[in-house]
Amino acid sequence: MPMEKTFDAAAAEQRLYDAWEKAGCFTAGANAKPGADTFCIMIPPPNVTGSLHMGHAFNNTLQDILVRWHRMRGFDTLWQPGQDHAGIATQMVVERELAKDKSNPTRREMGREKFLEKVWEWKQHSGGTIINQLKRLGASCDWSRNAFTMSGAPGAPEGEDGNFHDAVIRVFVEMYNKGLIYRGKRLVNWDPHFETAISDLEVENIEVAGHMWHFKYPLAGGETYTYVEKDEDGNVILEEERDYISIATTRPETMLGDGAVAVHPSDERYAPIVGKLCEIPVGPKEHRRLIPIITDEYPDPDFGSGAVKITGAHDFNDYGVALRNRIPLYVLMDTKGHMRTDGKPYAEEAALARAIAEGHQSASSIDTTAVNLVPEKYRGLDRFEARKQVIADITAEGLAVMVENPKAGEEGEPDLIPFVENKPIMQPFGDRSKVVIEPMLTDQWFVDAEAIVGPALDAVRDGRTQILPERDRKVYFHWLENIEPWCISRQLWWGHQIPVWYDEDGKEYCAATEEEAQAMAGGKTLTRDPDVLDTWFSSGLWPIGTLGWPEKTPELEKYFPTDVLITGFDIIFFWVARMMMMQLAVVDQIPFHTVYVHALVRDEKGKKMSKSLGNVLDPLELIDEFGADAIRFTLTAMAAMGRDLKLSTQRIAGYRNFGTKLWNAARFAEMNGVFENYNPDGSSPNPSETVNRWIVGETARVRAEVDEALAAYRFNDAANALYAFVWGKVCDWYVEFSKPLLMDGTPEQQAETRATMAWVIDQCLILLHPIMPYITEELWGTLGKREKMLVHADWPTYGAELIDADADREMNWVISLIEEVRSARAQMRVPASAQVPMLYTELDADGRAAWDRNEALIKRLARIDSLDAAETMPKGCITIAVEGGTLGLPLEGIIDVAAEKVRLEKSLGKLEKELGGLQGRLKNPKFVDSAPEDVVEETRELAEAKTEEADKLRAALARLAELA
RNA sequence: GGGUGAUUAGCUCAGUGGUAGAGCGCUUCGUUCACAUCGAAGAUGUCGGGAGUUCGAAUCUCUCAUCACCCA
Repeated sequence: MPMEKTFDAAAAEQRLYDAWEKAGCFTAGANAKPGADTFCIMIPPPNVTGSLHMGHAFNNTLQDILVRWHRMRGFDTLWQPGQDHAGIATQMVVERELAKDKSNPTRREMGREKFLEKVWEWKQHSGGTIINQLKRLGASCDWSRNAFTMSGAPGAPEGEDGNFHDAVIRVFVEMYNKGLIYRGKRLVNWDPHFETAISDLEVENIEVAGHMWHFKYPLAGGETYTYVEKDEDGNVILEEERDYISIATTRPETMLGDGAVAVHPSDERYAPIVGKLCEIPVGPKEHRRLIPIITDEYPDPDFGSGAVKITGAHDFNDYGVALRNRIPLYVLMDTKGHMRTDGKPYAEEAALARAIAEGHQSASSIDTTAVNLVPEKYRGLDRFEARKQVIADITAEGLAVMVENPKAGEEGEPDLIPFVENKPIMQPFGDRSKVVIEPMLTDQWFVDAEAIVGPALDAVRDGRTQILPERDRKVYFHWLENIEPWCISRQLWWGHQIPVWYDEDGKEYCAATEEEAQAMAGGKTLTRDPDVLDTWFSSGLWPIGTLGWPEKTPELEKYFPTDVLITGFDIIFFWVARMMMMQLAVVDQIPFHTVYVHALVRDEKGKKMSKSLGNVLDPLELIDEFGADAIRFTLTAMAAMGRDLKLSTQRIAGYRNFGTKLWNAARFAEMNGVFENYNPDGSSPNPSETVNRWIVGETARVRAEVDEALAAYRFNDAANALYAFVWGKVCDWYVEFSKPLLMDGTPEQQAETRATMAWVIDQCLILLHPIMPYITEELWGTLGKREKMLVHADWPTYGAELIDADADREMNWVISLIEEVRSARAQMRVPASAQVPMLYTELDADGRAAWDRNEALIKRLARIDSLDAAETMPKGCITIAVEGGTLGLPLEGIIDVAAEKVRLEKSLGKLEKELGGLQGRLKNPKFVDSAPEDVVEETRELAEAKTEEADKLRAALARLAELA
């Protein structure tokens, strides 16, 4: 049965993947040679809630290429797959599922234990989506080892057992005991939607249209001072008596929690009032709070009024100022971002705050964060509603800074209006919840990252771990050198619960189990810390955790440290840096020797793909349309290190066509009996026909190129080298060259050519397999009987010894002759179907020999019917100048002499331009003296060849002129 | 504000000091037995601007411009 004209990816992919899996082709160590080195890649675990997007497709294609390449080379290979439990995302998904049915209890109504049961149910039912999608892509992971960052957690159902929970808890306890983990009240990013702390990496700072309000903070006791403003040259431009200090803010609702007003120590404008008290212009008049005017380096004198209100509990910069200057921290909001309703009446709380401000009460003796300074009228309001009311109240009282109304004079317009600047401000948003993040003072657990960062920095500095592209080292260094304490607690339920218990007195007991904690606590009643650990804390242990640590498993022994990590640039901080720190802190070894950081896949216009823009290309849809191989090849060919990919379907179609081209070359071979009686023994052919010798050498070249490219993680170079070889060499030339031999050759020539072509096509399949696994495996199986599937075929090692320089030279001569003839014919409008005679006036021995050996294929491809010697070229002849010869197509009557003249002049013009450059260099003594010898020699040879060719063209032109 | 990168054919991009390239698109021609998801031929470049180093610069240095991303 003849082969189909195209590869039916949709029909074959599933079948082939199943066959690989069924045969255990992907299991750790499959196809390993005895005593082989190991090669291990850890998949960056996708979220359990995730589904395959282009970034995954790209990332996993690159991993699969490396893995398949090493497996075929006989390494003991493991590609370790798994998923991340994704705390917030998963909890969000399950809560949303529950909410779909109104009769369901909410998470809180359900309670922690019940809810977690629901999460596990969801995980078992829907958590495998991305795994199946990765399989469609062709990812050759060892799925039997699929890992999960929550495996083995209490309450995990059957089938979810494993060591990960133990590993996480053990690391926490060890780090706690070493003092590397501590609990403390710190300002953290708080997500009011999910009511949990999040890390600063989970915050997106987005520029939004905002406002800057300007308010007057009256000086206490009606004091006044002379406010003087000067220009750059020191000339006074404004001088007035003031009884207030002007403050600009983008968040007026936080004024209620101000602890001070700060100015820069060098700011002369406010020097007279530093140390005095001023009044916060909001809240019941009888309880106006007084706060001190202090100096600090933080305020920028040139920004706004130069004076900054300090709200230590609700702003990161202010927090620093407050700590430096012992300014009390007043918390204004609850976990939902509403103004607090707890605590004592405002009058009492304000009195306490006033006592602190006036120095009658020590701030350190009480917990100021418990003091609720929200006046009754604002209590319970949403933070944004509170803002509106605060602004209205201050303005009504006349304490807003006023400016001239541009519309003054118009009907109903006042002369002055409050000074409100419209300006873009950077606002923090939760990357999951999309709500405005609130800096909040809360009790959280932290890793003392600074204490463990050293080894992670050293490992990259001294090259034990290499980051590619190299410039991303800087990103890594910059982040680690400025590392902040890592907040690892989350106020969620889905995750590893923190293994710390408290007794009635609040004393902490950190232990792996409740029994151990209980033993430590004696008979006291313990309650466990309700918080869970940041997901990245557990995924930070991914390399050792997936291999079975803390057990000393054979896999851990064998595959750790792993080899390469392939990941997106966006999680260098999230994950790469943390894995480096954690592995070095826990087992004192680097987790991998190479980190390949890749860029983003964008749409064809260069926009980031996003659901809201609607420009998302779904890899699964693309696989349906073009086949997985085409997607993979496209991503690979575009994977220039460190550059974003702009993906267009047109490009994918092009590489789908490339697959078809390969398919049809194989089909040609099959139709010509190339694979009949084909019994490869693993050796390379040693044919005698020049054409065959030539293609064997070209194959050896591309094999070396591919290996070199992959070894250097230059995936695009590997893909492009293969594309150029398979299409440009094998299909365009070799298949055509083979036709006369296969069809009209002697039995020996036929046999040799069949054997060579079978070998060449096999090499194409082998070399392409890591990038295009499906079509190559299908052809491998279709073309011949095989001992092993292609996925386990031996990767070749042959090299330059297969290159025959004479065959190379000869075939390149033949190719250029054919190209010259074709070009001349096309330009002179010789009908493509016309068989024409050819003459030569000179042809050296090499040329003569080349012609003789390749006559049949030259005639066929250039559509020539004879070659004869001539004394001179006849009238009306197209001249073909090649190395070592002048040939011509006598076409009197068919061609136009004038057109031939134009054609020759054009070629000559091009040649002369090139010659000008070459000879200019050669005439320059400095070039000859200082350039490397081989460069000079090369230039000289090139100049000679070009001169020779130009002479031939000139001679031809002269003849044309005589005739005319 | 700090950092990083980009600027090469109409488009998307390779190209680490020695003859400016690929794919797509475009034009013309072509159904001869692998392939029209094809073949043949062709056109298109002040390599962002300027200066410098060098025998020689798309490539190294400086500078300017524009754009992008990351961090504050």
